[in-house]
Amino acid sequence: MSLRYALIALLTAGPMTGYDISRRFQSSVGHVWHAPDSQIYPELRKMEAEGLVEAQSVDDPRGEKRYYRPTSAGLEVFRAWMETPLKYTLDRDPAHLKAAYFEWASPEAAKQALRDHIARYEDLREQWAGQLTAIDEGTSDVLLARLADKDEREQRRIREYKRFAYEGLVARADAEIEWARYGLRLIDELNQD
Amino acid sequence: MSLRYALIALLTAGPMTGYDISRRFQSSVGHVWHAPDSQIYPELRKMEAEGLVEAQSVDDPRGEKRYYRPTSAGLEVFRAWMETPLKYTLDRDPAHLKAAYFEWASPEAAKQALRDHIARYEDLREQWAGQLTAIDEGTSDVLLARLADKDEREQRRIREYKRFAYEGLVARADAEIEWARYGLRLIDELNQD
DNA sequence: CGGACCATGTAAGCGGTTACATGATTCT
DNA sequence: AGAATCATGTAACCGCTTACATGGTCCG
Repeated sequence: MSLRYALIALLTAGPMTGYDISRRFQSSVGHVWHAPDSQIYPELRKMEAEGLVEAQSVDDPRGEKRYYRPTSAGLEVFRAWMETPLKYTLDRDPAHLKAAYFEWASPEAAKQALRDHIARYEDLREQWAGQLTAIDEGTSDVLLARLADKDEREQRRIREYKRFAYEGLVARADAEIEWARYGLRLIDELNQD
Repeated sequence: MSLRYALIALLTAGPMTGYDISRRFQSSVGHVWHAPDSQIYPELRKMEAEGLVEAQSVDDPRGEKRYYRPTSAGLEVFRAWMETPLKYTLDRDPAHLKAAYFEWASPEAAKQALRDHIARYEDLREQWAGQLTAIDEGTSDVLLARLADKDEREQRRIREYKRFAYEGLVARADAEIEWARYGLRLIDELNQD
C-alpha cells in the first residue's frame, strides 16, 4: 500500500503526468520505489476518485495529458503516513535462500549466482551513487523543483534526507557485493581437491 | 514462485507435515523464507498433484497427519532451480522511501521510524546470529538430520553454505542498524536551534 | 519511412495477506 | 477448567506482474 504514498511524495515536487511519473519510477525515484505504467495510471485515477490528487487535463497533439497534483487531503494522508510506524513484512529472500542450499548446485552454478548478485548490486550501486552526485551537484530537476521557494535551512534538510536515504542504499549494495565476493572464495575453497 | 523451492529445500532434510513446516517457517528457515499456514497447506497439495512431493498419511489421535517428502521429480526441479539464474525484482523499500522524505515528518516521528528500524534489525540480527550458533554447536535438529549419512567433506560444505547465508544476513542487519543510528544523529543535527 | 518516444490505459492471473473455521490433545 | 499446542485447511481480497491495446509525434 505504499505505492500511493510514493506517488504523492513525487507529486509534492510539482504537477506531473502519469507518463512523467512512470519515467521517474524507472530512473531517479525508481531506485527506491518502482511501479509499471499498468499500476500507475489506474492508481492515479483511484486516488483522484478518493480526492487525494486532482488532475488538470491539457490538450496535447499527442493525446490528452493529465497533470496531477496532490490535494490538501492528499498531503494530509501523506503526512499521516509519515507519522505512522511502518509495518515490516516478513523475510523472503531468494538469493540467501539459494545460498543456504548451494550444496544442491554445481559449484559453477553457485558461483554464477554470486556473480549475478555482484553484477546486480554493482549496477544498483552505480545508480544510487549517481543519485548522490545528482543531489550534490544539483542536476536533478525534480530536486531543484522541490527546493525552489524554500529557505536555506529547509533546503539543507531536504537535501540531507535524500542523501541519507541513498547513502543507506549504497552501503547496502557494498555489503551485498562484499558478501558475494566472500562466497566466491568460499566455494573455491570448499570444492578444491 | 520461490515458495515451492523453499518447501522442497526444507523437505530434503526429511519427511515433515505441513504443521512442522509451518513451525520451521516461523523459526529457523523462517528467517530466510516465511509463509503462513494458509499458503503452505494448499501449496503442498498442489505440489502433490504435480508429482513434486508425495504424502504419507498417518492416523494420529489429533487428526490425520500427512508426512510429505520430495519425489525424484521434485528433487529434479529443485536442482534445476538451483542451476537457474534468479530474476531479481525491482526495488520497493518503504523504509528508505520514507527516509528520503523525512522533511515531511516531524523530527520526533522520523526518529521513531529509525528507532523502529533499529529494533526490527536488532531482533532479526539476534535470530540470524542464533542460527549461526545453532549451526556451530549442532543444536539444530533439521541440520543434524541433513548431515546424517553424509561424508565429512559434504558435511562441511553443507555447514559452510548455511553459515555463509546467515553471515550475510547478520552483516545486512548490522548495516541497517548503523545506517539508522547515523540517521538519528543527523536528525538531531538538522533540527537543533 | 521506420523506429524511438510521448501518452494512456485494459485484462488476466498469481503470489501473498488476513481472517475465519474446526476439532482433538496436552499442559498448567 | 481453560489455555496452549497439534493439525489441516477455506475464502476474500489486494498489490503486483505480464501481456496486450491504441494512436499520435519527433527525429534521423
